[in-house]
Amino acid sequence: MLAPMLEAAANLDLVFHALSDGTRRSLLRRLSDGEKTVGELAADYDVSLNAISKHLKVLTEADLVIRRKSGRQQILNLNPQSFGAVREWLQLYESFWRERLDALADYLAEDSGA
Amino acid sequence: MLAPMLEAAANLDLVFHALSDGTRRSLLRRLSDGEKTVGELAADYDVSLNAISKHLKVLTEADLVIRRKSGRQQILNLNPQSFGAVREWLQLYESFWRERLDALADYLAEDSGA
DNA sequence: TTATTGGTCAACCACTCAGTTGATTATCAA
DNA sequence: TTGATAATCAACTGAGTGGTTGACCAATAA
Repeated sequence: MLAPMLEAAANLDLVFHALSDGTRRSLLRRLSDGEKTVGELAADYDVSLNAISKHLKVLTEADLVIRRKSGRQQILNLNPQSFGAVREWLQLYESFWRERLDALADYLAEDSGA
Repeated sequence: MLAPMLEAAANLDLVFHALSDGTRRSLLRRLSDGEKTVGELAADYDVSLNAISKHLKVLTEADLVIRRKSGRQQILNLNPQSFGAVREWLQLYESFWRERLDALADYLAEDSGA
């Protein structure tokens, strides 16, 4: 059942845009090791904390990242759901993708066999 | 084996950026029905042929689309490989994603059972 | 040859983006 | 209270975006 999440397809704009930046993808990677604060994340980068804060805002608005407050700190976590949205979108092309690669593999196998 | 394609990760910037636009995602969908020329694709949209041509350029530079010439026409096709690159990137998060959703499902099942 | 058509290139516009610096808010510690 | 810290907000800059129109090139058709 693909429909439900895809109806929120306006979000795909936000999600893919969020993922189009290497720094933001890197932030997601670090978060996949466990939750972190803004400051902890920013410490690993050359750019200002402000820049990281803005990247995290983009990730949050794309629902790729969830935040909760703890005192004056923001604690960030990956949100598995939005990754699911990308995964679902990609599945639209999964069959196409697999068929063609299989066909290519077959062709190459045949070719090397002959 | 994830390494090979991910080394070409500079491309992920291009790929995700290409996917961040609804018109471009729509173009990919139409191409998944089979190859088409620039003009055929453009006919389905309100914007100028020039705008579509530029969108197709973005998709081509991200390797999501392949072109071949036939007379004065450009014939466009999906390129299954780049979809594979996205898929591989996503698989970095697949386990995380699945674990968390499973945990959530378990929690909800437990909750409704009690 | 001369038109016509398919498509790209070039220049421009309003808008957005990633980054900066500096001010601001909210929480913790003296 | 006062001061330091975590993080966001505000305003700005240079670069890039999606869109336009008009010129241009290549291939078909007259």
